[in-house]
Order: sequence, then C-alpha cells, then structure tokens
Amino acid sequence: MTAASTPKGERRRQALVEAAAELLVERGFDAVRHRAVAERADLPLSSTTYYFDSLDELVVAAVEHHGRTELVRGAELLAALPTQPRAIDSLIDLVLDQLLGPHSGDRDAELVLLRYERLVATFRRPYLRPLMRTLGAELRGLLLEVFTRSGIELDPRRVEQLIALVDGAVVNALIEIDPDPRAVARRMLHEFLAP
Amino acid sequence: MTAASTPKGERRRQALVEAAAELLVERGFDAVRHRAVAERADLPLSSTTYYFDSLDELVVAAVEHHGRTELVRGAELLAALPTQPRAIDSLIDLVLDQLLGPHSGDRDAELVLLRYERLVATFRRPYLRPLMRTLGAELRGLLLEVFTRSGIELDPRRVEQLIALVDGAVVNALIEIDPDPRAVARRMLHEFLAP
Amino acid sequence: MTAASTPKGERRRQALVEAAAELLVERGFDAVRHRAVAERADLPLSSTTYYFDSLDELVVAAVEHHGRTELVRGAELLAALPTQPRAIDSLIDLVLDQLLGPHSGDRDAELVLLRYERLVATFRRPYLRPLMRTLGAELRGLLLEVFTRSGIELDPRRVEQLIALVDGAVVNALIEIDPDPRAVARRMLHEFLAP
Amino acid sequence: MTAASTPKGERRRQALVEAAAELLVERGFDAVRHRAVAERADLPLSSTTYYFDSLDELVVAAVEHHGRTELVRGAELLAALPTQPRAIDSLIDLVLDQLLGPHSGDRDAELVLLRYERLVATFRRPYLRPLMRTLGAELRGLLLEVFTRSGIELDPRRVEQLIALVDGAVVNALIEIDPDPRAVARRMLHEFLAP
DNA sequence: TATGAATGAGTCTTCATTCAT
DNA sequence: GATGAATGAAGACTCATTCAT
Repeated sequence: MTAASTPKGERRRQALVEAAAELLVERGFDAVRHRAVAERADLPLSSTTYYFDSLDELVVAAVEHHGRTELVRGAELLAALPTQPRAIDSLIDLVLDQLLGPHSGDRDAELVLLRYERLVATFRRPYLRPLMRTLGAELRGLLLEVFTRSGIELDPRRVEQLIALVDGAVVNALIEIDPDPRAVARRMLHEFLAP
Repeated sequence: MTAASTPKGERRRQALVEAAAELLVERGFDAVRHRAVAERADLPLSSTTYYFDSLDELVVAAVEHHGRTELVRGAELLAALPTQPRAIDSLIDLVLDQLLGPHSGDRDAELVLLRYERLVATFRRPYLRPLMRTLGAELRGLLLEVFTRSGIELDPRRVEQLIALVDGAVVNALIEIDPDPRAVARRMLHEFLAP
Repeated sequence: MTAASTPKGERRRQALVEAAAELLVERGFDAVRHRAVAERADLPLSSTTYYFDSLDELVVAAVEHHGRTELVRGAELLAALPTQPRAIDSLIDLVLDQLLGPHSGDRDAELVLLRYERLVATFRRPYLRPLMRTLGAELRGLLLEVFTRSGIELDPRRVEQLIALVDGAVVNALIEIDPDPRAVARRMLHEFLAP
Repeated sequence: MTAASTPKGERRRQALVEAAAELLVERGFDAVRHRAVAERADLPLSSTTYYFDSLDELVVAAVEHHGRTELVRGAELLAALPTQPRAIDSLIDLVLDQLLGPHSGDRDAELVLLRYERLVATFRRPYLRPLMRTLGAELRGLLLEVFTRSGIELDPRRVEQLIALVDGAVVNALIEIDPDPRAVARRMLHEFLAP
C-alpha cells in the first residue's frame, strides 16, 4: 500500500527514510533492518512495514534520499562556483568533492570506503540499478559543469576515464594498512590531468 | 583453541577452507556460513567451530587460500607465455585475465563483480589488509611481466593508472541493467593503451 | 537437515510429532504452528525447526503418525475379529469404526467432522496427497477384510460406493443444528446394504 | 454497531459483501481478510470494520449472499428446462450442475473442492448451520424437480443416497495427484443410476 | 578429539483490530 | 458517519554459537 499522505504520516515516513539512510551510510546495507530503522526513528517496528511494503522498498527510498541529498549539495556547491580558470589542485579538490563527497575529517576514509561498499552492494540489488544510473548521470552532469566553469572542455571519453580512475584508485586504497582513498585519488587525478 | 595437528585434523581443516573459499568466490561473504561450509565439505556442522574459533577466522583462511591459488595460476600462465610482440587485443585479454580472473562464460559478470565485492568487503576486515597488500603486489609484478614479455616497457605510474582504470571500470559497470564489466574494462583499456 | 538418530533426539522428535498430531486431530491444520507444537511438547520453539526443516514437513509427519496409529488400531481390531456371518447392524458398526474411527462419546461428532475437515484441507496441501493415497488404500484393504470375515464378498465398485456414501453422509450431516454424522452414516449404510 | 442505513451506506455494505463472497468462492475462507475485501471492493480498509463488527460477521454475510445467488441461478436453470425424458448422461450433467455448480473450465477441480472446503468449514461456524440447512433444502427441491422434469420419480431415500454419493465422491477425489472431482462424481452417478 | 544436539536472538512479514480525527 | 493511521501479537524461518557427551 505504501500509505501516508497527511502531514503527520508524511513526517513519520520521512523519519523512517532518514533513519534508514543514516544506517546505510554509516554501516552499510546490511544494517538497514526493520528493527534498526524503527529504533533509530523511535517508531514502532510495524510502522516500517506500514509505510513500506517491504524492506527493499525502504532501502530504495533511503538510497534515493541520500543520493538526492548529495546531488543537491553538489549543485549548491556548483552554483556558488565562479566561472574562471582554476589551478589544477583546486580543480581536483572540486572533482573529488563531487565524486567522493565532502571531506569529513577523521572518518573520511571510512565514509569514502563505505560509499564504494554501497556501490558494489548494488550488484546484489538489481532493483537499485535504475536509480543508481539516474543518480550517476546527474553526478556526471555536475562534474562536467565543474570543468566547464574552470575553463576546461573535456571530451566524454576522458570524463569516463577520469571517473574510473578515481573509483579504481579508491577501491585500490582499501588494501593499505591505513587507507587514505582521497589522497590516492588525488594523486591519480593529478597524474591524469597534468601528466 | 583452533585445533588440528593430526594429519587427519589438518586434512579436514583444509577441506573446510576449500569449501569456504568456493562459497566465497561463487556467492560472496554472506554465503560463508557454518552450515553451508560444513555441507559442502561433507563434514559435521560443528567441525566448523571446532577447527575455527569463529566464522571470521574461517573466512580469513578462505580468502588467503583463494588468493594464493589465483597467484599460482597467474604465475603458471605467465611462465607459459612466449616473449614476443603482441597485438593490442591479445595483450588486453592477458591483462584482464590477470586482473579479473579467467573468463567464466555465463557467470562471468557475476564472478567478476563478486571479486570486487570481496575486495570492498576487505574494508570491514582490517586484518585482511596485509594479506591483500602482499597478494596485490605480487599481482602487479605479474602484470608488469606480461608487458615486458610483450615487448612493452610501462612506467610504474602508468601501471597504477591502468589498474585503477580497470577497477574503476568494473565498479562502474555495476549500475548497468545487464552489466558486462569485462567488456567495459576492455574498452577502457583499449582507449588507454591505443588512444 | 532433519536431525536426530540418537535415542534422545528420536524421543524429542517423536514428542513433536505427537504434539503436532494431537493439535491436528483436535483443532485442525491451522492449529499446527511452530509455537503451539513446541509449547504442547514442552520443548523450545526452535526445536521444531531443528527437527523439521519446515512446518510442512512436521505436518506430514503428524498426518502420517496419526494415520498409521489409526491403521494399527484398525488392524488389531480386525485381527481380533472372528470369521463368521454377521448381523447387518454389527457389520455396519464395524465398517463405521474403520471409516470414522472409534466412537468417542460426547465429542464423537466433533472428532468425526474434524476428520473430514482434515481430508478437505488436504486439497490445499498437495504434498500430502501421496501419503493420503497410501493410507486410504490400506484403509480400503482393512474394510474389505471386514466384509470377507463377515462372509460377504463385495465387488470393488460397491466398496467405492459404500465409502463415498459414508463420506457424503458425514459432510452432509454438517449442516444439522446438532450433527450426528455417525448416525446419519449408519442409516445410509443400512439402506445401502439392506435395501 | 454495524452501521449502514443511508442508501450510500447500504450500497457500500453490499459491495463489501460481494467482494467477500468472490474471495470466498475463489480462494476459500482464509482469503477473506480485511485488506483483501477492501481492496477488491475498492473501499477503504476500515470500512470493513466499520460496516461489520468483526471479520466473521462479514464472512457470514458473504456465505449467505453466495448461497442465495446460486439458488437463484439453479431455479432459473430449472425454469428453462423443458419437461421431457432425458438421456442418462444429460440428466447426470444437470444433476452435477446443480450440486457442484456450473463447469468452470481449467479451475473446475479447484472451485468444486473449494465448495466442499466451504461446506466443511461450516462446522467451525455453527451460526451458519441454519442458513446452510435452508439452502440445502432448497437445493434438494431443485434436484427433485430436475428428475421430475426428466420423467423420473425418485423416492427421497434415493435422493439422499445420490447426494451423499456425489459429496463422497468429491471429497474422495481430493487425494488424487491431479483431482478431477466432477469426473469422479459423474462416474459414480452413472453406476448409481444405470447399474 | 569430535560432534550431535540444542537454542536464544534475531530475520522479514502479515493482519485483525483500535482509535483519534 | 467514515477513515487514515497505527500497532501488538503472531506467523515461519535462519543461524552462530554453546555444550554435554
């Protein structure tokens, strides 16, 4: 049924989605369980199945919520970005900010890696693929605009390579004793953009 | 405790590790459960907790076993490879064979993606990192040798890029409706090596 | 796995089967639930899934247990039955005893009707059909023997009719305010055997 | 409370009853649930508890509705039936049509068996018995008239036997791997009417 | 040394019913 | 009069782990 249209219902529904998104980002897909979500949202267990026919449905909502939130942030960032030539380092920071999210201090490595854990886990959840494609396409759009505003015209093939390079750098960073995926990606991008 | 010193004990322990490795490769970490491993090894359920204090311990052994097996295969492959100039396509196939494992027919996409699921899952199991680093370094060595034997001298930075490119291509392939990660990686490599 | 081979395990397994059979006979298929069975057998809830992979499996065991018990009783009854010509009324009682079970005082109507509730519920559980067929065939054998020992040779078609008549009489008795299915069946049989 | 006196209320109440009757006939008692009924009637979930104090109450109304509908159909059929001698096969078809309902193609076996599931379930709902008695008596009347119009005068005892025979044949058909209760009943009737 | 047996805690999901509005 | 929202109780089932033997 997927109920809720009144303000109150909508609020509770939203609370569940947010709780689920938090769990997803902090601890991965496996942490998004009825019990955990309900507890975090401080709502009864059965409210989770009242608002969402299945756990999958809730997961989709959580992924979408998180993805949209990130895109909004990315777009805002972009909107505030003056159009002007840019030093390579500052450009790379902008790119990484879009692709890996904002730098988050101590937990940066963890959060970045969780991002890829999420991405890979998508494979097991084919129903997420359309959503992920949409979000991915929008992200790519933002990325292109970053370059345009920096006075650089990148051909699409280079953009694909750039993204793959960052993603590959991150998953490779995993095996380090003390991984710093953002730094590895930065180095990689540097070599790619200014060889 | 982690028993097993008798030959018989050692044999059973090994059988469990192999069973766990198979499950890991075929169906991912979540599939490595006491019951499943014991059944596949055709041993009693409690032998799994008898020979390994916890499931994690068994998982580690399985990862190591699998990694070593793959490196051995890679080395053998290389040993059989004549030193001679090589067409780009055949070179790329060799590279992908080393990085993604041998092509496995119908389930190729699945198995390749499971490989990255495994890689990313490493993040949750820091104790796997040293092992993964060792295995990764050896893999890189094999890869370099593939190029050398093909009459190409690649500088280490290019090798890093190449690996990242493949890894990034694969994890990005995930969001396709019907992912074919090997094909995506192949295309990417082509553009990289013969732009 | 459906464990249990040791005496103790076998005893617990048997306790579950008996508890399930009781529930089945007293309150119908719907009453055979994990919780109810475990409570009646005074065993932990998860023992039900330990000994039986699924509830269906337990139900099958319960049906078989009950059916076999009844057949054994029927066979014993028969064994004690002298071979000799028999008055129609006493013959009919024997037949009803085989087909409807022994007369059970106050609850006779209820227990007889539950028997048919069970029979009809079989329709929803196709996996029970082979078993029911086997039990039914054995019951028919006992019934034939009752006639033989009474000096009557019935052709198979008449036996089928006789059984259908009893079954039909019983299910028709259901709509009485105060049903007495055994009496209705008796009257029907009388008209059939001594028209 | 059991509301509904306004025309609109009456209409909605009726819609619920019809929806419940359909579910009852198509999928049995267990399928008559608040949600399912409301959805099929395209009315809000809580209208089911608003118009009927409990689910049982709704079930009773559904049974009555369905029974009456069937009798009306039977009476119409009969009204259209010319009084004339009739071949045994065509007579049997008429009888089965009255007793088992019209033949319903692929799902015939299922629907016939559901009819007996319903009959037997009556046992658990004593308040349905008076209704079922009335409906049963009327059905018997229709059946007698079928014979009369076919030029056959059956004494009441034979009619009882005939009905029991059909009912018994049907419930016995249940244990077949692929039950065809109508065929079994037809064969039984044939042997009974033309031995 | 080995293992069959056992189970508590937890998984998702369904549903009749209540109640505030 | 009507209903959207809500939930407690129960359903089947899974599994890592413990323990007595």
